[in-house]
This record gives sequence, structure tokens and C-alpha cells, in this order.
Amino acid sequence: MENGTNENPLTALVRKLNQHSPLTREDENAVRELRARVRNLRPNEDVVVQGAPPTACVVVIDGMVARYHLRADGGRQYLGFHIAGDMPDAQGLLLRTMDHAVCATDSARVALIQNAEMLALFKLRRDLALVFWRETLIDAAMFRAWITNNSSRPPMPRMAHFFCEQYYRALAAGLAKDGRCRLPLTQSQIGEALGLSLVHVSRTLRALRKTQTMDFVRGTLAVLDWKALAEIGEFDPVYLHPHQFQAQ
Amino acid sequence: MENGTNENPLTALVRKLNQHSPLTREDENAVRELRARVRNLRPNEDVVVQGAPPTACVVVIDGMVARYHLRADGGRQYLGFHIAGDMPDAQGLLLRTMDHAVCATDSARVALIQNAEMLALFKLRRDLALVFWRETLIDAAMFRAWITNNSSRPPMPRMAHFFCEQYYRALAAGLAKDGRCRLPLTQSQIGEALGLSLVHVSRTLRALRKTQTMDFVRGTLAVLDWKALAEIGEFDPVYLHPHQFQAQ
DNA sequence: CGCATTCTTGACACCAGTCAACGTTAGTGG
DNA sequence: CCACTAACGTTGACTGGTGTCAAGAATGCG
Repeated sequence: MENGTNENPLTALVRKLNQHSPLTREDENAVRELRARVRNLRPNEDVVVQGAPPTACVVVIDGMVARYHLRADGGRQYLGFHIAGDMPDAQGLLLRTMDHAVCATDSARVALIQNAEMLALFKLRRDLALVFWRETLIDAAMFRAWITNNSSRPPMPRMAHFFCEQYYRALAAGLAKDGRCRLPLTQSQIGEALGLSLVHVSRTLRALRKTQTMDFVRGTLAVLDWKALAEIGEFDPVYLHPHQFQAQ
Repeated sequence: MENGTNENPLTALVRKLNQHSPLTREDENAVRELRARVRNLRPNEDVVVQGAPPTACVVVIDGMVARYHLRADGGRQYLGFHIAGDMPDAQGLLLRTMDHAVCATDSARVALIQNAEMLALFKLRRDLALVFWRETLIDAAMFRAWITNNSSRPPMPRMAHFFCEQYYRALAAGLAKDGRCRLPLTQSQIGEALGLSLVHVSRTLRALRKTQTMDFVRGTLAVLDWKALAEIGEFDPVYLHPHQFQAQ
């Protein structure tokens, strides 16, 4: 399901929004007609820098993009990884300072939409504001899940939960097939996401592989036994609010 | 600054919203005129249960309220603590299932507003939707800060950061004086927030006390040297977006 | 006063971080 | 195609930090 260059860059976004908030045809078109500047990112290139005032908001078209906190000592804490259709900095729409940064983990393509344009859209189509709001609320639910995961689960379940989340979302985005999806991260980055040292990521990964439920090699995640993996990670996708919406 | 029973129960909410999004007099009145049912909570009583469909949203009037994930083994992971003016479950407005619970940590008073009433308000006063949206985005920033705090800081800075956040927010809410504020938590609960064992909370607290920057005794936090404490915890309040707003 | 809850302290074990060396893979240029 | 390099991953040895267990002290409440 590679995104052809001819396709509207916001198609993935529309699909994603529809998953939790069915859009009218008019709403869909209004989103698709947003003026988006497409930008190619090289691995590790920042697209949003921490501390800056946000001006445009980012929609991922292709590849993977990460949010992270830059620590005082220069270290990173990754806060989430984003794929086609995700808006990793929607909070910038309404806040004055970015409290975190966004970068590409691998090559990625993103669409940039001026905040003013988004806000104008919300004025015009009020319901869409609620749709994007809901999107940011699901985002917040993911953050909560990360707090619990990183704070209260031992390394192996923690890592299993992490892989479950990534795989589940890739599946929802149509980016998984044959039990595999792209997850272009180094073990070091996984460590910076889960609060584990690189060495311990390696050890934990070995232990996880031995359960025969998954594999992870050079940026590709393979799920061999979803049910068992989800059990190890205590993974329950309710927080991702799949196919849910509240009628207005 | 105890909240007299005669006062409008939503005054604290209006004050808080004003801190990031200056409201017009009409907007203020519209918020104050929301029909709110006041409910008294006893220590440890749930007001929102995990997994349930949300129907009303909660505004804290008095006391302290906590969000938490209930783990499969019955353990809790606290996700945040809330004081007067906070809306600990605003996400319930637009999502179908509560992925976390809300309880009182001590006796508390909350106002309950039907979701339908809130949504009607947003239809009537579109700008208010953006104001409440912004409120939930600041919430999300706090979650991110917790991820980083719990995942990447050693116990002492972690705890210092936690105390800084609580004190800073109490101050903003007018609930601190003489360098002290209420923080009605047991050490066990602090452990369940920071991902530390009870015993280690006790040890870390002793170490923190020895720095002479703070004290914490039976539900009261005293800040003795704010600057030094903030330094220990690498605390930078930008993520709380104090006095910030984006003109629409 | 007596009981339940919370806090403190010490002893101990083990998990996970650090250090260091080596292996593996991908990419580059000859 | 091979040689070389840099980045990434693996493994072992070691250490220290943090959890667990257990006992006792302090506090609050009835």
C-alpha cells in the first residue's frame, strides 16, 4: 500500500479520521482540499523543533516519524512513533510552544498545513474541529498507555506491549501484511522509548524472540503469534479507540 | 482559598481556562451557567470507572482527584492528580469508553456536567470548543512530561520533578501559600505514580529532604528552595503552558 | 487506650545499567 | 567483486541500584 506520488497527500489522513469519526463527503473533500506542502525528510531529520512556536502542522504521508523530548544532557525520550495518516503535532494548532520535537526515524514524507488554514477550516466546518479534537484525545490515550507501560511493566512485557501497539496501528493503517510491518528503529531508539539501556533491549529482545511470538530484524517487525504476544504485553487496544465514535 | 459553598461551583474552572485562553464575559457566563450537579466524594471513592461509557464530565471544585489505570493484577498506575478547576476526564466528551478511572485521593467535591450539555455549549459558542480543546492539549503535554519523568530520570530527580509539578499547579490555582500546598497522597500512591516501590519512595524522600529544598509530611508539601528543587528535578514549566494562548 | 494505616529501617537478592570486546550488516569506493 | 569503514547488534563480566521481605515505629482514629 505504498503511497503513489499522484495520490492526494491527505488521503491517509482522511482514512484515519474516518476510523473514529465517519466524515460526510463534504467534510472529506474539505480536508483533502487543504493546501499542503509536501516535504521529504531524511533519516533523523527534524521537522518540528522543541521550544519553537508552531506555524504549520504535520501529517505523515509515508515513512515513520517520531516525537521526542530532548533532555538536558542531550539524551532523547521518544514519546511515540507515527505512520501514514498520523498528525504528530496537532497540539501545535492551539499552543504557543512545542514542548517536544518531531523527527523522521527513517526517510519519510510529510504534508505541512499552515495552522491558519486548519483553523479556518474549523470555522467553516465546525464538526471537523470535533473530529480533529477527537484525534488528539486518542493521542492522549496513547501517552497514558506509555506512562503505564514504562512505569509499571517489567522489560519483557513492556517491549511486547510496545510491539503490539506498533503492529496494531500499522494494521489499522493498512501497512501490515503477512504478519509483518515496517518499524524502522534501532534497538537504541527502542531503548530510548521504553526507558531501557541498549544492552538490555538486546537481551530482552532475545528473550522475547524465544517465546516464538514475534521477531524483529533490521526495521521489520514480524508477529508470529498475536494472541500470545498480546498476552505477554497485557495489550488491550481499547485505548486506541478503534472504530469508535460518539454521535454528536 | 477554600471554596465557599455559596460560590458558583464552576468559578475555579473559569479561572483556569482564563489562564491559557482569555474568555469574553459572555463566554465566562455561559460556562458558569452550565447545569452542574455537585457531588461529594469520600477518600478513595471512584467517580469515573475504567471501561465505562462516559456520560458526564467532571470538574474538580475542591480537594484532590486522581486518574489511574487499573492493571490486570489489581495494581494501579496513577496518571495525574487534579485540583480545583481541573477536568480530569475531558476526553470522555468525545470518546466512547473511559480507558482510565478517576477517584478522589482525599475527600473532594466535584461538579458533574452532562456531556450533551457541554456539546450543546460548543455548538452555541464555537470559540469555547477551542478553549476546552486547548485545555485537553495541555493535559496531553503533562502526560508526555510523565513519560519522560518516569522513563528517564533516576528516582530523586523524578520525585523532585513530580513535586515541582504539583506545587507549580497548586500555586497557579491559588492553593499554595507560604511555600506550602496540600498534596493528600500516601507514599504508596506516590510510588504508584512514579513507578517506584513504597520502600524506595521512603528512601528517596529521605534523600530529597536532606537537600533542604522541600519537605513532605502527611499530605502537605513544603517547598523550601524552589530554584534548587527545580534544578534537581530538571523542572521547566513550559509544558504547562502558563499564561499562553494563541490568538484565533 | 487499642487498632489500623502509614512510614521507616535493615538485610538481602536480583534485575538492569555500564564497560568492554567482538560480531554482523550495510554502504562506499577501489 | 573485494576491502574497508561505520553503524548496529550481541555477549560476558561486573557492579550498583532498586525491589522484596520483614520487623518495628509513628500516627490517626474510634
